Amino acid sequence: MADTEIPAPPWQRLPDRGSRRRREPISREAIVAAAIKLLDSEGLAALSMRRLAEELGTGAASLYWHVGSKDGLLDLVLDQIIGEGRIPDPDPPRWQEQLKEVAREHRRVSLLHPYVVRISLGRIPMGPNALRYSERVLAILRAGGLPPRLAVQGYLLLMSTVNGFTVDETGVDDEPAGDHRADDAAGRQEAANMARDYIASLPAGSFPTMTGLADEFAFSDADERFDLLIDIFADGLARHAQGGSTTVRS
Amino acid sequence: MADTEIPAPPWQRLPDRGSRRRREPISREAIVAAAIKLLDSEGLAALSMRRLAEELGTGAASLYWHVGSKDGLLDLVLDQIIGEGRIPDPDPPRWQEQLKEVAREHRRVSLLHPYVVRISLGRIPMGPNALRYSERVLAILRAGGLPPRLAVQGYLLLMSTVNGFTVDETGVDDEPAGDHRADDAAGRQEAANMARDYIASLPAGSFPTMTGLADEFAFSDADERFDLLIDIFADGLARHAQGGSTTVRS
DNA sequence: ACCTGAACACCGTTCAAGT
DNA sequence: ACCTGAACACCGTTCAAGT
Repeated sequence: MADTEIPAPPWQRLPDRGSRRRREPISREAIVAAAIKLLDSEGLAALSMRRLAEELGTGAASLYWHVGSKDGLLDLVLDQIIGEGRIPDPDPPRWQEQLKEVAREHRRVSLLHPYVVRISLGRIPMGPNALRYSERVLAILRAGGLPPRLAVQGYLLLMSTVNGFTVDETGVDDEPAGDHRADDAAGRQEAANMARDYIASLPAGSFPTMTGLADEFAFSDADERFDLLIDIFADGLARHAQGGSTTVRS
Repeated sequence: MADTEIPAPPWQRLPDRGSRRRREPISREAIVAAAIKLLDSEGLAALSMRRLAEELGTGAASLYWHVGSKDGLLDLVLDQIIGEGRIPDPDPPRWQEQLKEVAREHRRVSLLHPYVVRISLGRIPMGPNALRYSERVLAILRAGGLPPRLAVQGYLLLMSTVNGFTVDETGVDDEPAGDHRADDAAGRQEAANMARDYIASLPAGSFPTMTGLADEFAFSDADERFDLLIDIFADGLARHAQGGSTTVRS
């Protein structure tokens, strides 16, 4: 949590100021906490500097002294949420299973804060929590025997792959996280049904494959699809690790 | 190109109007073309309804009659660009290689219009070009022998995986596409070098793995990483297709 | 059937001025 | 060292009114 011993990377969009203790109203920490609270409850579109300031009982201009810009604030928000992820200690023979655990944990946190994937797009997370996170994931891959380059590339690819998945999963709705899983699942199923009906209604002459597969588009179990994804990824990476980049016979 | 025979999906954010032929100033097609031109030359941030209208010699309000909303416009832009992708006819024994070709082509188009990945986030592409695209990709997977569900799931996962990769690749800079590949590559390498130096400077006691891998972070050949990704993905999917979801021995 | 100007309700950020 | 009000230069969208 304490970012005292790690110097900020040179490209961080933050003003660096000395101390920051103060009585109550605002501090960098309080601003980040309020931003996350607002994001969790009202979604990404609700976060504006003006609205956030209002929530804190100040004017928008006051925030700029602490966080530099909205972009700088989002850097801090992202790092804070990355800090929620729990990564196990390396257990070498189980490295593939642990890699899947990392992926599942990443997805879990992303679904808890559905806006976070979109914040992370185009941002290279290099805050203190992100660094600790990377350290622990890379330790698992190295312990599993992956050579240096493959460990780093595999790590980067795992993150982008999981993000690519969750961005679709959280994509359409900009609503807050909420415990209304039922609503969400129902709405998702309804959308899938609409897609199926629409696909089924296409002219079969031009869309023979699609119309034949229409029913499969109604089946949209994200959990199952995610399991498939990390199976594919972990298997593929492990095969690569043993030099087996051979094409599987068909 | 002609979207006449395919009815629009019910959730499309567009006003449906009768004919649209007119002399010159604006039409749906002209608006979309102007939007893509603006996006290509000045990037996603430059596209506003007001700015686009100015480019077309009208006021912003005039655009709304044709495209309904900015969101509707982005739907059209996305479908137009998806239409640029070329998908080969199925060649069953080569399905894995063809799958990789699809991935490479998708990435190629995405890099040609670096903003398009971010437009596609949270959007389920269901325009006429997207449908034709899906039809052709799914035909390849079915011809390769994948069962219906695995074909659909594999297709969806491939798209999200490639998008996850390219969103990182195009992420930080919101600049236009441009032929200044050299600049881009140079800037990218410089950023990678900064990351390496920063990582190398971390306390080795807390970051033993990261500091040891610092040099690998400077190596950021996106092409090589992408090839690794689609190898992993295609291999993993093929193994799954033959029921081989077994964990690779370590 | 199409286009328009003007307005509504917002944005992020800056900056001189305060304490 | 921190906070403020007011301003600058923007947004997407609506709507009554025009032709």
